[in-house]
Amino acid sequence: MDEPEGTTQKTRLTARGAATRTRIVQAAVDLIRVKGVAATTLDDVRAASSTSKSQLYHHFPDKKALVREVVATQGAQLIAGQEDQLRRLNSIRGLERWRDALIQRASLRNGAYGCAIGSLAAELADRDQEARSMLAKYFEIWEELLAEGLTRMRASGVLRRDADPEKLATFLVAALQGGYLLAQTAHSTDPMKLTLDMAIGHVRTFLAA
Amino acid sequence: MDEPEGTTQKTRLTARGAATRTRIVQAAVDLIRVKGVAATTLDDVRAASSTSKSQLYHHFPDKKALVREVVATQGAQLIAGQEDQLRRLNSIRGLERWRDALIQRASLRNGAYGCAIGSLAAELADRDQEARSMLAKYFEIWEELLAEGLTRMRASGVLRRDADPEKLATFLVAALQGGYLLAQTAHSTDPMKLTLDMAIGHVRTFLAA
DNA sequence: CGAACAGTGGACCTGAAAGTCCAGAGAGCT
DNA sequence: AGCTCTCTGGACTTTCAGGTCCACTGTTCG
Repeated sequence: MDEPEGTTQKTRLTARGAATRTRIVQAAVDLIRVKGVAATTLDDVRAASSTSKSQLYHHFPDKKALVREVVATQGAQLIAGQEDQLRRLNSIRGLERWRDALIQRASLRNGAYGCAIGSLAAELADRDQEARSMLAKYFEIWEELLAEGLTRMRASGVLRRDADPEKLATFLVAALQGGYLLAQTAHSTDPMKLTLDMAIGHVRTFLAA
Repeated sequence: MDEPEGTTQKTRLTARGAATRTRIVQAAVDLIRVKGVAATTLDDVRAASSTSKSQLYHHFPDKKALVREVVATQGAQLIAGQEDQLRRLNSIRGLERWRDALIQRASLRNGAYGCAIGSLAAELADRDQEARSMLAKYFEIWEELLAEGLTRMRASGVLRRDADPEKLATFLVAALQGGYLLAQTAHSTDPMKLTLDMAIGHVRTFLAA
Protein backbone atom coordinates (compact mmCIF):
# COMPACT_ATOMS: atom_id res chain seq x y z
CA MET A 1 0.00 0.00 0.00
CA ASP A 2 2.88 2.34 0.73
CA GLU A 3 5.90 2.88 -1.46
CA PRO A 4 9.22 3.98 0.00
CA GLU A 5 9.55 7.13 -2.02
CA GLY A 6 12.89 8.69 -2.74
CA THR A 7 13.66 11.92 -0.96
CA THR A 8 15.59 13.24 -3.95
CA GLN A 9 14.26 16.44 -5.45
CA LYS A 10 13.28 15.63 -9.01
CA THR A 11 12.83 19.18 -10.29
CA ARG A 12 14.58 22.40 -9.54
CA LEU A 13 12.64 24.79 -7.39
CA THR A 14 12.56 28.51 -8.04
CA ALA A 15 12.01 30.96 -5.20
CA ARG A 16 8.47 31.53 -6.37
CA GLY A 17 7.80 27.81 -6.57
CA ALA A 18 9.20 27.24 -3.09
CA ALA A 19 7.01 30.01 -1.70
CA THR A 20 3.91 28.49 -3.26
CA ARG A 21 4.78 25.08 -1.95
CA THR A 22 5.23 26.47 1.54
CA ARG A 23 1.92 28.29 1.33
CA ILE A 24 0.16 25.10 0.32
CA VAL A 25 1.69 23.07 3.11
CA GLN A 26 1.00 25.64 5.79
CA ALA A 27 -2.60 26.04 4.66
CA ALA A 28 -2.99 22.27 4.77
CA VAL A 29 -1.39 22.12 8.23
CA ASP A 30 -3.83 24.71 9.55
CA LEU A 31 -6.90 23.17 7.98
CA ILE A 32 -6.03 19.64 9.02
CA ARG A 33 -5.31 20.77 12.56
CA VAL A 34 -8.91 21.94 12.83
CA LYS A 35 -10.88 19.70 10.48
CA GLY A 36 -8.82 16.54 10.41
CA VAL A 37 -7.33 14.84 7.36
CA ALA A 38 -10.46 13.22 5.93
CA ALA A 39 -12.60 16.34 6.19
CA THR A 40 -10.01 18.59 4.60
CA THR A 41 -10.44 18.71 0.84
CA LEU A 42 -7.86 19.76 -1.68
CA ASP A 43 -10.25 22.47 -2.68
CA ASP A 44 -10.17 23.81 0.87
CA VAL A 45 -6.39 23.83 0.69
CA ARG A 46 -6.44 25.44 -2.72
CA ALA A 47 -8.69 28.24 -1.54
CA ALA A 48 -6.85 28.81 1.75
CA SER A 49 -3.49 28.97 0.03
CA SER A 50 -4.70 31.07 -2.91
CA THR A 51 -3.40 28.61 -5.44
CA SER A 52 -4.89 26.46 -8.16
CA LYS A 53 -5.44 22.78 -8.65
CA SER A 54 -2.47 22.49 -10.95
CA GLN A 55 -0.15 24.02 -8.37
CA LEU A 56 -1.23 21.42 -5.84
CA TYR A 57 -0.54 18.66 -8.31
CA HIS A 58 2.61 20.33 -9.52
CA HIS A 59 4.12 20.11 -6.05
CA PHE A 60 2.53 16.89 -4.82
CA PRO A 61 1.61 13.73 -6.71
CA ASP A 62 -1.57 13.22 -4.70
CA LYS A 63 -3.34 14.01 -1.45
CA LYS A 64 -1.47 11.33 0.48
CA ALA A 65 1.84 12.96 -0.35
CA LEU A 66 0.58 16.34 0.81
CA VAL A 67 -0.67 14.79 4.03
CA ARG A 68 2.73 13.30 4.67
CA GLU A 69 4.30 16.67 4.17
CA VAL A 70 1.79 18.04 6.66
CA VAL A 71 2.78 15.36 9.15
CA ALA A 72 6.44 16.23 8.72
CA THR A 73 5.80 19.94 9.10
CA GLN A 74 3.48 19.61 12.06
CA GLY A 75 5.88 17.20 13.75
CA ALA A 76 8.84 19.51 13.20
CA GLN A 77 6.90 22.53 14.45
CA LEU A 78 5.80 20.72 17.59
CA ILE A 79 9.29 19.44 18.34
CA ALA A 80 10.75 22.90 17.76
CA GLY A 81 8.33 24.36 20.27
CA GLN A 82 8.96 21.65 22.83
CA GLU A 83 12.70 21.88 22.38
CA ASP A 84 12.74 25.49 23.55
CA GLN A 85 11.22 24.52 26.84
CA LEU A 86 12.56 21.03 27.43
CA ARG A 87 16.22 21.81 26.75
CA ARG A 88 16.16 23.78 29.98
CA LEU A 89 14.27 21.19 32.01
CA ASN A 90 16.16 20.29 35.18
CA SER A 91 13.65 20.31 38.03
CA ILE A 92 10.18 19.22 39.06
CA ARG A 93 9.25 22.87 38.87
CA GLY A 94 10.32 22.84 35.23
CA LEU A 95 8.09 19.85 34.61
CA GLU A 96 5.23 21.77 36.14
CA ARG A 97 5.90 24.73 33.89
CA TRP A 98 5.86 22.37 30.94
CA ARG A 99 2.49 21.02 32.09
CA ASP A 100 1.09 24.51 32.64
CA ALA A 101 2.08 25.70 29.19
CA LEU A 102 0.40 22.72 27.54
CA ILE A 103 -2.75 23.10 29.56
CA GLN A 104 -2.97 26.80 28.99
CA ARG A 105 -2.88 26.32 25.25
CA ALA A 106 -5.44 23.52 25.35
CA SER A 107 -7.70 25.62 27.59
CA LEU A 108 -8.02 28.29 24.94
CA ARG A 109 -10.02 25.79 22.89
CA ASN A 110 -11.61 23.85 25.76
CA GLY A 111 -9.49 20.93 24.70
CA ALA A 112 -10.79 20.90 21.12
CA TYR A 113 -8.54 19.53 18.35
CA GLY A 114 -6.42 17.65 20.90
CA CYS A 115 -2.70 17.30 20.41
CA ALA A 116 -1.32 18.36 17.05
CA ILE A 117 0.46 15.09 16.42
CA GLY A 118 -1.71 12.92 18.64
CA SER A 119 -4.75 13.65 16.50
CA LEU A 120 -2.81 12.92 13.34
CA ALA A 121 -1.63 9.66 14.86
CA ALA A 122 -5.15 8.60 15.76
CA GLU A 123 -6.40 9.32 12.27
CA LEU A 124 -3.48 8.04 10.24
CA ALA A 125 -1.83 5.24 12.21
CA ASP A 126 -3.97 2.53 10.67
CA ARG A 127 -4.37 4.10 7.23
CA ASP A 128 -0.89 5.16 6.13
CA GLN A 129 2.13 3.19 7.21
CA GLU A 130 4.57 5.88 6.21
CA ALA A 131 2.72 8.54 8.17
CA ARG A 132 2.50 6.18 11.12
CA SER A 133 6.23 5.64 11.28
CA MET A 134 6.91 9.35 10.89
CA LEU A 135 4.60 10.05 13.81
CA ALA A 136 6.22 7.30 15.85
CA LYS A 137 9.53 9.02 15.24
CA TYR A 138 8.21 12.38 16.46
CA PHE A 139 6.82 10.79 19.61
CA GLU A 140 10.22 9.22 20.15
CA ILE A 141 12.02 12.53 19.76
CA TRP A 142 9.57 14.12 22.15
CA GLU A 143 10.14 11.39 24.70
CA GLU A 144 13.86 11.74 24.22
CA LEU A 145 13.73 15.47 24.97
CA LEU A 146 11.89 14.71 28.19
CA ALA A 147 14.23 11.84 29.00
CA GLU A 148 17.24 14.10 28.64
CA GLY A 149 15.73 16.53 31.10
CA LEU A 150 14.99 13.75 33.55
CA THR A 151 18.51 12.42 33.09
CA ARG A 152 19.87 15.84 34.03
CA MET A 153 17.64 15.79 37.09
CA ARG A 154 19.00 12.42 38.06
CA ALA A 155 22.61 13.44 37.43
CA SER A 156 22.20 16.55 39.57
CA GLY A 157 20.81 14.51 42.41
CA VAL A 158 17.24 15.76 42.14
CA LEU A 159 16.01 12.29 41.22
CA ARG A 160 17.18 9.03 42.70
CA ARG A 161 19.44 6.68 40.79
CA ASP A 162 16.66 4.13 40.33
CA ALA A 163 14.53 6.57 38.32
CA ASP A 164 14.39 5.45 34.70
CA PRO A 165 14.30 8.58 32.50
CA GLU A 166 13.29 6.79 29.30
CA LYS A 167 10.39 4.98 30.90
CA LEU A 168 9.25 8.04 32.80
CA ALA A 169 9.40 10.07 29.59
CA THR A 170 7.23 7.58 27.70
CA PHE A 171 4.86 7.56 30.63
CA LEU A 172 4.61 11.34 30.66
CA VAL A 173 3.89 11.51 26.95
CA ALA A 174 1.27 8.78 27.24
CA ALA A 175 -0.37 10.52 30.19
CA LEU A 176 -0.38 13.72 28.18
CA GLN A 177 -1.97 12.06 25.17
CA GLY A 178 -4.60 10.35 27.27
CA GLY A 179 -5.27 13.65 28.99
CA TYR A 180 -5.68 15.36 25.63
CA LEU A 181 -8.20 12.76 24.50
CA LEU A 182 -10.31 12.95 27.65
CA ALA A 183 -10.18 16.75 27.54
CA GLN A 184 -11.25 16.75 23.91
CA THR A 185 -14.13 14.43 24.73
CA ALA A 186 -15.21 16.22 27.89
CA HIS A 187 -14.77 19.71 26.43
CA SER A 188 -12.78 20.56 29.50
CA THR A 189 -9.10 20.46 30.35
CA ASP A 190 -9.83 19.19 33.86
CA PRO A 191 -9.02 15.54 33.15
CA MET A 192 -5.86 16.64 31.34
CA LYS A 193 -4.76 18.69 34.33
CA LEU A 194 -5.53 15.90 36.75
CA THR A 195 -3.70 13.33 34.65
CA LEU A 196 -0.57 15.41 34.17
CA ASP A 197 -0.60 16.28 37.87
CA MET A 198 -0.70 12.62 38.81
CA ALA A 199 1.94 11.69 36.27
CA ILE A 200 4.26 14.37 37.61
CA GLY A 201 3.32 13.19 41.10
CA HIS A 202 4.63 9.81 40.08
CA VAL A 203 7.91 11.34 38.94
CA ARG A 204 8.02 13.05 42.30
CA THR A 205 8.05 9.69 44.05
CA PHE A 206 11.54 9.33 42.59
CA LEU A 207 12.80 12.50 44.26
CA ALA A 208 16.02 11.99 46.23
CA ALA A 209 15.47 12.11 49.96
CA MET B 1 -25.49 21.47 13.83
CA ASP B 2 -26.92 18.84 16.16
CA GLU B 3 -30.58 18.38 16.94
CA PRO B 4 -31.73 16.81 20.18
CA GLU B 5 -33.60 13.96 18.60
CA GLY B 6 -36.49 12.27 20.33
CA THR B 7 -35.86 8.74 21.52
CA THR B 8 -39.45 7.78 20.82
CA GLN B 9 -39.96 4.97 18.35
CA LYS B 10 -41.93 6.43 15.49
CA THR B 11 -42.84 3.17 13.76
CA ARG B 12 -43.67 -0.29 15.01
CA LEU B 13 -40.86 -2.78 14.60
CA THR B 14 -41.52 -6.36 13.53
CA ALA B 15 -39.15 -9.16 14.51
CA ARG B 16 -37.78 -9.22 11.00
CA GLY B 17 -37.26 -5.47 10.99
CA ALA B 18 -35.49 -5.58 14.33
CA ALA B 19 -33.19 -8.33 13.11
CA THR B 20 -32.26 -6.34 10.02
CA ARG B 21 -31.63 -3.26 12.08
CA THR B 22 -29.35 -5.20 14.41
CA ARG B 23 -27.47 -6.69 11.47
CA ILE B 24 -26.91 -3.22 10.02
CA VAL B 25 -25.65 -1.79 13.29
CA GLN B 26 -23.34 -4.67 14.06
CA ALA B 27 -21.88 -4.59 10.56
CA ALA B 28 -21.31 -0.86 10.96
CA VAL B 29 -19.72 -1.40 14.38
CA ASP B 30 -17.31 -3.96 12.96
CA LEU B 31 -16.40 -1.92 9.89
CA ILE B 32 -15.95 1.30 11.80
CA ARG B 33 -13.82 -0.43 14.39
CA VAL B 34 -11.35 -1.33 11.66
CA LYS B 35 -11.70 1.42 9.05
CA GLY B 36 -12.87 4.36 11.10
CA VAL B 37 -16.02 6.39 10.55
CA ALA B 38 -14.96 8.48 7.56
CA ALA B 39 -13.57 5.55 5.59
CA THR B 40 -16.61 3.36 6.15
CA THR B 41 -19.18 3.88 3.42
CA LEU B 42 -22.83 3.03 3.61
CA ASP B 43 -22.21 0.73 0.70
CA ASP B 44 -19.67 -1.15 2.81
CA VAL B 45 -22.27 -1.46 5.54
CA ARG B 46 -24.93 -2.51 3.06
CA ALA B 47 -22.73 -5.26 1.65
CA ALA B 48 -21.50 -6.49 5.03
CA SER B 49 -25.00 -6.68 6.44
CA SER B 50 -26.55 -8.18 3.31
CA THR B 51 -29.15 -5.48 3.08
CA SER B 52 -30.11 -2.81 0.58
CA LYS B 53 -29.87 0.93 0.48
CA SER B 54 -33.52 1.31 1.31
CA GLN B 55 -33.20 -0.79 4.44
CA LEU B 56 -30.43 1.45 5.68
CA TYR B 57 -32.58 4.49 5.08
CA HIS B 58 -35.65 2.76 6.41
CA HIS B 59 -33.99 2.33 9.80
CA PHE B 60 -31.81 5.43 9.94
CA PRO B 61 -32.44 8.92 8.56
CA ASP B 62 -28.82 9.37 7.53
CA LYS B 63 -25.25 8.27 8.12
CA LYS B 64 -24.83 10.44 11.18
CA ALA B 65 -27.72 8.70 12.90
CA LEU B 66 -26.23 5.30 12.12
CA VAL B 67 -22.88 6.41 13.46
CA ARG B 68 -24.49 7.52 16.71
CA GLU B 69 -26.13 4.16 17.01
CA VAL B 70 -22.70 2.61 16.47
CA VAL B 71 -21.28 4.78 19.23
CA ALA B 72 -24.05 3.70 21.59
CA THR B 73 -23.60 0.03 20.73
CA GLN B 74 -19.83 0.09 20.92
CA GLY B 75 -19.98 1.98 24.19
CA ALA B 76 -22.46 -0.44 25.69
CA GLN B 77 -20.46 -3.45 24.53
CA LEU B 78 -17.27 -2.07 26.00
CA ILE B 79 -18.90 -1.20 29.31
CA ALA B 80 -20.53 -4.63 29.49
CA GLY B 81 -17.15 -6.29 29.01
CA GLN B 82 -15.45 -4.07 31.56
CA GLU B 83 -18.24 -4.51 34.05
CA ASP B 84 -17.66 -8.26 34.25
CA GLN B 85 -14.12 -7.70 35.34
CA LEU B 86 -14.29 -4.46 37.30
CA ARG B 87 -17.24 -5.41 39.51
CA ARG B 88 -14.89 -7.86 41.20
CA LEU B 89 -11.95 -5.48 41.46
CA ASN B 90 -10.73 -5.24 45.05
CA SER B 91 -6.94 -5.54 44.98
CA ILE B 92 -3.83 -4.36 43.17
CA ARG B 93 -3.63 -7.85 41.78
CA GLY B 94 -7.07 -7.33 40.28
CA LEU B 95 -5.87 -4.12 38.69
CA GLU B 96 -2.99 -6.05 37.18
CA ARG B 97 -5.33 -8.66 35.78
CA TRP B 98 -7.37 -5.83 34.25
CA ARG B 99 -4.21 -4.44 32.66
CA ASP B 100 -3.13 -7.86 31.40
CA ALA B 101 -6.47 -8.55 29.75
CA LEU B 102 -6.40 -5.22 27.92
CA ILE B 103 -2.86 -5.68 26.76
CA GLN B 104 -3.42 -9.21 25.63
CA ARG B 105 -6.26 -8.14 23.40
CA ALA B 106 -4.30 -5.21 22.00
CA SER B 107 -1.31 -7.46 21.37
CA LEU B 108 -3.30 -9.65 19.01
CA ARG B 109 -3.36 -6.71 16.60
CA ASN B 110 -0.01 -5.14 17.54
CA GLY B 111 -1.98 -2.27 18.93
CA ALA B 112 -3.83 -1.55 15.69
CA TYR B 113 -7.28 0.09 15.86
CA GLY B 114 -6.60 1.37 19.37
CA CYS B 115 -9.37 1.51 21.94
CA ALA B 116 -12.89 0.90 20.67
CA ILE B 117 -14.28 4.08 22.13
CA GLY B 118 -11.03 6.03 22.26
CA SER B 119 -10.71 5.89 18.49
CA LEU B 120 -14.30 6.97 18.06
CA ALA B 121 -13.70 9.84 20.46
CA ALA B 122 -10.66 11.02 18.54
CA GLU B 123 -12.53 10.96 15.26
CA LEU B 124 -15.88 12.32 16.40
CA ALA B 125 -15.25 14.64 19.34
CA ASP B 126 -14.82 17.72 17.18
CA ARG B 127 -17.29 16.77 14.45
CA ASP B 128 -20.46 15.61 16.20
CA GLN B 129 -21.48 17.14 19.49
CA GLU B 130 -24.01 14.47 20.26
CA ALA B 131 -21.51 11.67 19.68
CA ARG B 132 -18.96 13.53 21.76
CA SER B 133 -21.23 13.77 24.77
CA MET B 134 -22.23 10.11 24.45
CA LEU B 135 -18.57 9.13 24.43
CA ALA B 136 -17.90 11.40 27.39
CA LYS B 137 -20.63 9.53 29.23
CA TYR B 138 -19.10 6.15 28.46
CA PHE B 139 -15.70 7.32 29.66
CA GLU B 140 -17.40 8.50 32.83
CA ILE B 141 -19.09 5.18 33.41
CA TRP B 142 -15.81 3.41 32.81
CA GLU B 143 -14.07 5.65 35.31
CA GLU B 144 -16.89 5.10 37.76
CA LEU B 145 -16.50 1.32 37.54
CA LEU B 146 -12.81 1.68 38.31
CA ALA B 147 -13.51 4.20 41.04
CA GLU B 148 -15.92 1.80 42.73
CA GLY B 149 -13.25 -0.89 42.75
CA LEU B 150 -10.71 1.54 44.19
CA THR B 151 -13.26 2.65 46.77
CA ARG B 152 -13.68 -0.97 47.83
CA MET B 153 -9.93 -1.24 48.12
CA ARG B 154 -9.83 1.81 50.30
CA ALA B 155 -12.74 0.64 52.45
CA SER B 156 -11.10 -2.73 53.00
CA GLY B 157 -7.89 -1.05 54.08
CA VAL B 158 -5.86 -2.00 51.00
CA LEU B 159 -5.49 1.66 50.08
CA ARG B 160 -4.90 4.53 52.43
CA ARG B 161 -7.65 6.97 53.32
CA ASP B 162 -5.98 9.76 51.33
CA ALA B 163 -6.29 7.86 48.05
CA ASP B 164 -8.86 9.55 45.82
CA PRO B 165 -10.70 6.84 43.85
CA GLU B 166 -12.31 9.19 41.34
CA LYS B 167 -9.08 10.94 40.47
CA LEU B 168 -7.14 7.72 40.31
CA ALA B 169 -9.79 6.22 38.05
CA THR B 170 -9.62 9.14 35.62
CA PHE B 171 -5.86 8.87 35.71
CA LEU B 172 -5.95 5.14 34.93
CA VAL B 173 -8.30 5.64 31.99
CA ALA B 174 -6.16 8.49 30.65
CA ALA B 175 -3.01 6.42 31.00
CA LEU B 176 -4.75 3.58 29.21
CA GLN B 177 -5.86 5.83 26.36
CA GLY B 178 -2.43 7.37 25.99
CA GLY B 179 -0.95 3.90 26.04
CA TYR B 180 -3.33 2.79 23.31
CA LEU B 181 -2.35 5.72 21.11
CA LEU B 182 1.37 5.18 21.49
CA ALA B 183 0.91 1.46 20.90
CA GLN B 184 -1.12 2.12 17.79
CA THR B 185 1.54 4.48 16.52
CA ALA B 186 4.50 2.29 17.41
CA HIS B 187 2.83 -0.94 16.26
CA SER B 188 3.81 -2.42 19.58
CA THR B 189 2.06 -2.74 22.91
CA ASP B 190 5.29 -2.01 24.79
CA PRO B 191 4.49 1.64 25.54
CA MET B 192 0.99 0.63 26.60
CA LYS B 193 2.37 -1.96 29.00
CA LEU B 194 4.90 0.45 30.40
CA THR B 195 2.31 3.18 30.86
CA LEU B 196 -0.23 0.97 32.59
CA ASP B 197 2.51 -0.48 34.78
CA MET B 198 3.56 2.97 35.89
CA ALA B 199 -0.01 4.10 36.41
CA ILE B 200 -0.70 1.07 38.60
CA GLY B 201 2.62 1.74 40.28
CA HIS B 202 1.26 5.13 41.17
CA VAL B 203 -1.86 3.57 42.68
CA ARG B 204 0.48 1.32 44.62
CA THR B 205 2.03 4.36 46.29
CA PHE B 206 -1.33 4.68 48.07
CA LEU B 207 -1.12 1.19 49.57
CA ALA B 208 -1.69 1.15 53.29
CA ALA B 209 1.47 0.42 55.25
C1' DC C 1 -60.24 -11.54 4.17
C1' DG C 2 -58.32 -7.13 3.20
C1' DA C 3 -56.75 -2.55 4.62
C1' DA C 4 -52.72 -0.44 6.36
C1' DC C 5 -48.35 -0.28 7.23
C1' DA C 6 -43.54 -2.40 7.88
C1' DG C 7 -39.94 -4.10 5.13
C1' DT C 8 -37.29 -4.76 0.77
C1' DG C 9 -34.61 -4.48 -3.92
C1' DG C 10 -32.29 -1.88 -6.66
C1' DA C 11 -32.21 1.69 -10.15
C1' DC C 12 -31.42 6.38 -10.14
C1' DC C 13 -30.04 11.21 -8.91
C1' DT C 14 -26.84 14.62 -7.23
C1' DG C 15 -23.00 16.74 -5.51
C1' DA C 16 -18.58 16.73 -4.15
C1' DA C 17 -13.94 15.46 -4.25
C1' DA C 18 -9.79 13.50 -6.48
C1' DG C 19 -7.29 13.81 -10.23
C1' DT C 20 -6.14 15.27 -15.55
C1' DC C 21 -4.99 18.34 -19.14
C1' DC C 22 -3.31 22.07 -21.81
C1' DA C 23 -2.36 26.58 -23.07
C1' DG C 24 0.20 30.20 -21.63
C1' DA C 25 2.94 33.21 -18.41
C1' DG C 26 7.26 33.65 -15.70
C1' DA C 27 12.34 32.55 -14.75
C1' DG C 28 16.85 31.20 -15.53
C1' DC C 29 20.60 30.35 -18.53
C1' DT C 30 23.83 30.77 -22.54
C1' DA D 1 17.51 37.42 -27.68
C1' DG D 2 15.83 32.87 -27.52
C1' DC D 3 15.58 28.30 -25.59
C1' DT D 4 14.05 25.46 -21.81
C1' DC D 5 12.02 24.35 -17.87
C1' DT D 6 9.22 25.87 -13.96
C1' DC D 7 4.99 27.57 -12.60
C1' DT D 8 0.13 28.76 -13.04
C1' DG D 9 -5.15 29.16 -14.17
C1' DG D 10 -8.91 26.87 -14.61
C1' DA D 11 -11.84 23.98 -17.36
C1' DC D 12 -12.69 19.26 -17.64
C1' DT D 13 -13.23 14.17 -16.48
C1' DT D 14 -14.04 10.52 -13.46
C1' DT D 15 -15.31 8.32 -9.52
C1' DC D 16 -17.79 7.49 -5.72
C1' DA D 17 -20.52 8.21 -1.72
C1' DG D 18 -24.75 9.96 0.25
C1' DG D 19 -29.31 10.14 -0.46
C1' DT D 20 -34.05 9.55 -3.14
C1' DC D 21 -37.67 6.98 -5.26
C1' DC D 22 -40.95 3.62 -6.41
C1' DA D 23 -42.76 -0.64 -7.23
C1' DC D 24 -43.22 -4.72 -4.87
C1' DT D 25 -43.51 -8.22 -0.93
C1' DG D 26 -44.33 -9.59 4.00
C1' DT D 27 -46.87 -8.90 8.33
C1' DT D 28 -50.21 -7.42 11.49
C1' DC D 29 -54.63 -6.81 13.07
C1' DG D 30 -59.52 -5.55 12.97
